Amino acid sequence: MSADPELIEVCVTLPVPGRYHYRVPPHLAGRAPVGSRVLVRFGKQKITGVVVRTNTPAPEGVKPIDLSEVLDEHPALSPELVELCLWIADYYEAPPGEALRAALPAGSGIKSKQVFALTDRGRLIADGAGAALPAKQRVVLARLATGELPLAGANAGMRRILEALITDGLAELRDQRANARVKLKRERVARLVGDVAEARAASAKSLKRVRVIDVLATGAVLTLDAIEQQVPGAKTTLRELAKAGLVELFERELALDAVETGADMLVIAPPQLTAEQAHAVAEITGSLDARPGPDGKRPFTPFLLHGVTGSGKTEVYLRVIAQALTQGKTALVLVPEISLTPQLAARFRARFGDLVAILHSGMSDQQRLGEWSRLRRGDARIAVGARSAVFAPLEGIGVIVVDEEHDGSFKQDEGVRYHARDVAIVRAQRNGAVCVLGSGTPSLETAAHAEKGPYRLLRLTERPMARPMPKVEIIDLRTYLPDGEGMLSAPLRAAIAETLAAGDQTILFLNRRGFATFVLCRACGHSFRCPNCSVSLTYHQHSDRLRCHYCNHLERIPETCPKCKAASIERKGLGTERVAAALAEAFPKARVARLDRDVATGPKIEVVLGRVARRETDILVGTQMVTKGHDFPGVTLVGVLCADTALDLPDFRSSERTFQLLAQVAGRAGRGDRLGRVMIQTYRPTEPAVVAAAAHDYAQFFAAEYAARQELGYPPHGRLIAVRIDGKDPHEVAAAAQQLGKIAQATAAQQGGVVDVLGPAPAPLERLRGRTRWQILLRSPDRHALRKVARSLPLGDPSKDPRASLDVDPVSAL
DNA sequence: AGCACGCCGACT
DNA sequence: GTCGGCGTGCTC
Repeated sequence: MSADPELIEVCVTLPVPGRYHYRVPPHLAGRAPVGSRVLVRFGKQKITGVVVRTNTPAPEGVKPIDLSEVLDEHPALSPELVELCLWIADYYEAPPGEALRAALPAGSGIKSKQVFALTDRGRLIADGAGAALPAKQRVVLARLATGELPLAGANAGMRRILEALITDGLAELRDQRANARVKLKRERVARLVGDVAEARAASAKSLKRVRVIDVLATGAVLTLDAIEQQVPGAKTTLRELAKAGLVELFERELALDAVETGADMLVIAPPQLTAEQAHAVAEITGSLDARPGPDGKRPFTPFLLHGVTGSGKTEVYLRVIAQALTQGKTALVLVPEISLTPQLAARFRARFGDLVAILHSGMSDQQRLGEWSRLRRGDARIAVGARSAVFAPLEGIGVIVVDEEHDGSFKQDEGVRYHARDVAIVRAQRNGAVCVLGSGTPSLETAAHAEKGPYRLLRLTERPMARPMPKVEIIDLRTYLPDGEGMLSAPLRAAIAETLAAGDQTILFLNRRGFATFVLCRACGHSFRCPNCSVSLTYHQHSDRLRCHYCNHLERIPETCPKCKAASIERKGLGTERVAAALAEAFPKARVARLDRDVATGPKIEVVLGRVARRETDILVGTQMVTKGHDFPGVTLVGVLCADTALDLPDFRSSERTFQLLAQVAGRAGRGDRLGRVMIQTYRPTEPAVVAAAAHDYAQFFAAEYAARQELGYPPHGRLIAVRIDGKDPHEVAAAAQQLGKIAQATAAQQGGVVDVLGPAPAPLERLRGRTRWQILLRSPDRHALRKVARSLPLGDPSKDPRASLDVDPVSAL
């Protein structure tokens, strides 16, 4: 029998690469299993860490110390999630503690720092100025009397004096909690212990006891408050019953009903499935039932459910999840943040009630923690949420759904740069769960896997109400010159007029990005750009100011051009504001509304859309947000004012984005009983993304784009790791980037030329929020060689300026 | 992240 | 001579 203390491995929630060993002191023995949060002394401070291994020997030369506290009654993370986080840390080149922190519910970290404080004796002496102390010590003592002094806030000279005070027993260094943890409220609950009849018999002489037992007769766990409401005075009675051993009283974390969904008002009967839906459900549930093969493993084949918005993907998810639940399994559903609407939540709640937990970034820490706890306890068995919900604390996962899998918002773009869709696939595989990726416009990577294996493709081609796809016309702006500021070509103008005459509605889409309203000098062409972000400033009519849409910089417009001094500054360009003004002029009787981030934030969006739904608006002009998730039967014309803007973004995915955007827009029209009409204005009418979107032909787009990517070695043919360098000083950033570029070139050469090093080059948005950004793109079909090159780079401290970091599988180059 | 250690400029 | 700047490296 060994008396050696238990040793554990801990990852601290700091950007440090390693794992650290600690001893479990005897009084905590067995209370720090894998996944527990622990408070450990790390250098001079105490910080939260997560136990990732138990009973591991410490490496040579390491002297483990005792951990300070165990923070969880039950481990915060399951061993499965711990392993998943370690995989993420490895794959995305992130510190393990950071990956683990991403999986922990918000606000759960604890930190402490060391502070100098007065001892009791010190306070006495400080109060009565009596003691014969050296002047300096007296000053410092007086300072401490006003409050604690952080260790970090004391300079060397000060410290020497403080040390003298400590030696004299007047001051001490003590730990101070730096932040409070979000805690769940607890509630007192009761449950019947044995058989109802027995309990009732044993309490027959007290009417009150019997009534209380009747309330608990279903075996449910009820709060004392709830029982008290039904039986006044029940709390005392319950205590007696507990003493008699008939009732169990305990505390549990308060289950917060986090999201008001209005589910009660919206009871949806499961609709009849179309043949395609039924086939998809059968295929997927068949895979759910699959038994492990002879090697003990189950075949893992993700499904691509390819169907446009409105083709009934959600119903397929619901059926598959229902099936998983009957097998005692749980389910995880990831959706883009923007799709996580109350309507979607309501749809799940209507089908599965309280078994659904919603995880949304718009919720308070309390609410999220409440939903998180319901999942961990098993009270909720379906997690629906955005990106970070991929870490939902579910046991026994049967299905993982990623809806709109192509959506860029699944990629975390700071900190641990994980891609929730890819993590979801890994999590599904590790749990033997079925993985369903849904999209109407799949990412090229996913489509390639479906086309060439190993994914299985399931198509939903019919629109549920058998509505035909709208007719799409491409308008060549080289032929039909638009009027200057309104961007309305003659055909579009005519179409709007016809639509108005028919009493129908129009939506006009303007890709704001890269085509904002701007102010320029007619004489010399000088345009105004943001001093911080190097993007054109946007003109705001109502305030007559220029604003940067990245950093919010605001400036006045000068009378004369700062470059040529001519008094010929002209307000010109394209914004929803300008288009709306042009429309008002062209169609004075039409009711025109705008929808973009300037006019509408949060609830105001719903107000604007509500008016459209009630047909109080004839023409809606808007940015991105008009393209998603709304269904207006009165809208029969959708116009894209300039398709080229998305194409011109300097990014290898710009074609894919353009297609997705246009396809989505094209799906907006004709969702009512009439045939819709879509007009796409463009200067490049032969661009494959535009042509294919107009033809509603994903296959055509895929073929063209797949070939184009192949030629250049971009995903899915090659893999990418971006090295991002940013800092305040443009020269230093450029120099650091060049330096890293050289090293990357050298290691790439050692790898035998399988890794391409692109750049270093300034990022397309070279200045953003006052920082200069450069990047190097590493590209290779050989994942291991790629990693090797990336790992060879001395990135240094993330807190340094300039700093450099890796982005594995980058989604955007902007 | 902190904090210590360590090596170069302006001050009691 | 010392105080104090922040560059580099470590924390079980």
